[in-house]
Amino acid sequence: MPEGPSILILKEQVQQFSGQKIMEVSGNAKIGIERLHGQKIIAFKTWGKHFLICFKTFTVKIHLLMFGSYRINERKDTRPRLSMKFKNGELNFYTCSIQFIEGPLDEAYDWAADVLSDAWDPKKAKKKLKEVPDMLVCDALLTQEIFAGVGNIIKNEVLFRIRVHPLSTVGALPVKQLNLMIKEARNYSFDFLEWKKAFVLKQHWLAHNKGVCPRDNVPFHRAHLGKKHRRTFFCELCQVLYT
DNA sequence: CCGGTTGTTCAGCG
DNA sequence: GCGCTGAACAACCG
Repeated sequence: MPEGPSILILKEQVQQFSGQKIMEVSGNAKIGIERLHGQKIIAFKTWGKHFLICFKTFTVKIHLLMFGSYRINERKDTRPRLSMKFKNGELNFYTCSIQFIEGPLDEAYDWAADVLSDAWDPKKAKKKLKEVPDMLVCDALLTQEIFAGVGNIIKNEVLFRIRVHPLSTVGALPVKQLNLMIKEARNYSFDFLEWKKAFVLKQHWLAHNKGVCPRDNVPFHRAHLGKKHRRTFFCELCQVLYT
């Protein structure tokens, strides 16, 4: 489910509950969700992969991690972690991380780091990247403080698009490639969003889960790279290594 | 049916 | 007490 664009889709799908009062709350979350009973939802927001349910004085932060899921006006067979019932329907979350954030959200989040946000600030991303010159680009793209919302698929596709080898270091990237990486992190995220909405995301993958480079027609290398050890697909011919 | 994974947290170590 | 690393967790797909 869960790279940033998928969470944005979730936000769009639940708008029917914005402004609604929670009539019933249940679930196996261990953090006192009874607190939500009778509360009115002020707004739904997202920050990268975080799904945020905003109330007057606090916020519920939901992270779907790898295996989380949700249902709108439907139920799965398993127990929900959080279930909220409204006059006009219900919203159920399964196997996810749920936390409270107290106080103003603006104090908790750097909105400029969210690649899908109107507040996204490429200059700020560049500044943060300059501070970690030794970091591998395959790790940098997955760093949520810099590229909130980017996940493993987006990482692989961005690096392929800009022809940069995943083991390149941030500090060794020529300015042109550095700027491209920042630009494509956002660009591809919006492509991901549109393709996902149209149920055609997978057929647009050029590198992720692919066997052969479409540019050079040679087998992709695949390895678990970087400190994050995430599966990486790359072409040794067209993706340039900068170190 | 088993292996792999669109992600994060935290215990344990040096 | 820090920063880093690997294990643990989870459920669905192919």
